[in-house]
Amino acid sequence: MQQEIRKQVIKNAYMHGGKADISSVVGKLISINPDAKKDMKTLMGTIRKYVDEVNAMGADQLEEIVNTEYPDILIKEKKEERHELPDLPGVNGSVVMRMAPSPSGPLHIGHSRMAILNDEYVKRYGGKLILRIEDTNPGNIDPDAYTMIPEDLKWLGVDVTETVIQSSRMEFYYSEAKRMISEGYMYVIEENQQEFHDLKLKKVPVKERDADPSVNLEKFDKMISGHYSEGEAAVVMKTDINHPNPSIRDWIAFRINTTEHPLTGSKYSVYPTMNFSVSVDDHYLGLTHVIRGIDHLVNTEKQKYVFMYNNWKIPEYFHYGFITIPDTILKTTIIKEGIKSGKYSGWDDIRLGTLKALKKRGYNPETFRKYWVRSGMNKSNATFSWEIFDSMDREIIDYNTERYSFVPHPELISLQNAEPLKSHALLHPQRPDSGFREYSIPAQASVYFPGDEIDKINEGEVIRLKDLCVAVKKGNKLVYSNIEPEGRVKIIQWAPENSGDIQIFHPDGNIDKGKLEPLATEKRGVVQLERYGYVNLDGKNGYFLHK
RNA sequence: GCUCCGGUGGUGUAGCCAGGCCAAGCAUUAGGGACUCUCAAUCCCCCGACUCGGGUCCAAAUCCCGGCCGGAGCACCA
Repeated sequence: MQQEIRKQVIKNAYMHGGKADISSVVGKLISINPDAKKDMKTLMGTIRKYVDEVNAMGADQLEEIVNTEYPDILIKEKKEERHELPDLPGVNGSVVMRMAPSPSGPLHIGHSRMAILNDEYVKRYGGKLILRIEDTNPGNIDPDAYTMIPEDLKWLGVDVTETVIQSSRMEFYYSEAKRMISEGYMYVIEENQQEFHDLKLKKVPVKERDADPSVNLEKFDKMISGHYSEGEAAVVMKTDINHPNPSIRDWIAFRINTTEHPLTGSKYSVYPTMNFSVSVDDHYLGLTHVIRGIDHLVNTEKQKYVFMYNNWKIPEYFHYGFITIPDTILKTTIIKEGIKSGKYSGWDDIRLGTLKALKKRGYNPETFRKYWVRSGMNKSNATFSWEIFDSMDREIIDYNTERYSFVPHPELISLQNAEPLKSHALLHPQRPDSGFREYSIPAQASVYFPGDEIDKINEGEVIRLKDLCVAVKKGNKLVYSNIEPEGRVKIIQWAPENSGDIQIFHPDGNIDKGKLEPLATEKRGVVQLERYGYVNLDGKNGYFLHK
């Protein structure tokens, strides 16, 4: 133990400018030998003795001791860290989890967090991932969403085990409601929304709250049969009328909405609220764990009353924090209006933050998984980083992405080469055996060159046309040179004279027009256009992915 | 206004429940270098942080008290 103390003091001093610190050394020693805690006085005394001794040494003496007695201090260890989601508590063999969107439109990048976190755990533990479409507000449904949402999930690599559509379960919700009304947990009100809200604020119960259940049952039957109009009656779940949070005091469980439903038409007009249908479904579908955003934190508290009244086992709940996604259009209403007005071409317009748009730009679906696993499920509010996201995407795609040449703002330049030239360029610099591109350039030919780069080259300056030849600037021109330059010179891409036109659309709305080398004309999918960036090619259009 | 959740390098996070192995780890951006016929990829280097004050303790990013800052909910939307 004395030897270990001495070693740690010397190590600490060596790594911190020759001065050891008692606190740091004691911490290290206790981690090595926790029993030493029992006699702190002695330990402190011993350490202080060695610290004083070592701190009085000169740098030479300290280094001498390290080199002769403790050379392993010099070995630097790099710590590695694996990025995984933490284990879930309360797992009993397998899990049942869910993804529960409202069908107002397709998924966007924010939704992908919930989808992937839930999917990751089902993949880890086994069990079920339930896609539950929560379409109990007929006024806010896009019929196309019923197919767009499963498509988006499939693209993300999320494996849905079972799909449930809430509008197909109304009779079941009604029978659950009747049971809970007759058991005294729910009641029917005839006050309007404002009156009910005001009473709650004052902690005053509605007069029907304690009526005989048979009275409330009768009123519920009248609601279902269409006796009331919108706003004239609603079903309420009893909670605690004196709860410190006013929104938790007796919440609405069913309301009347006579809008036609895209799937059920006008068959129903009494719809459950989210807090009722979610509670009932979570129980009967056997949910074990629920992961969702922090905006649902209060809803979790409300829903627990349903579980408590029915003696149902409560799932484990996790809420992740609010995340701001900068420079990204996500709001469904804004997008819909834009599509209608012609501003956006559709849900996959690359200026949007929908998954369809990000897919069109060429993002790899694995990037989403990697980003959200790395972010985890902590409750902090955060800002999404496109920089980190793009870096992850590059890491995933680069090795398999072929290189081609694109010339933005092209100008034809005459090289004045006396002899024909031949270019030879690899499809991938790290994989030379994966192929190459070659072009023959006849004598006295012209090639396309980026117009805005010419002015950046000085008179007499020598450059390389990448994989083709050396050229020198004379006047306003670039002329072929057969003199190999010394040292490094600028390397700039070009394209042959028979290259075709292409437009490259950027997510900020800018469009670059230029020439794409002929061997890329039939290429589809993500490529790297050298010195320009990664682009998803689609005929005469390309969609800019990232640099 | 009421209720709740947070705050760790520019950004995103690990660590916090169970004080010591953290004079804080990892990633990414910025900056520098190597390699290099790409403004790419890869490798190396560098820079930079526990919201503030107090308490407890040999020892606090971690526990306790108070302030400050940020966010969410308060719909008969989800």
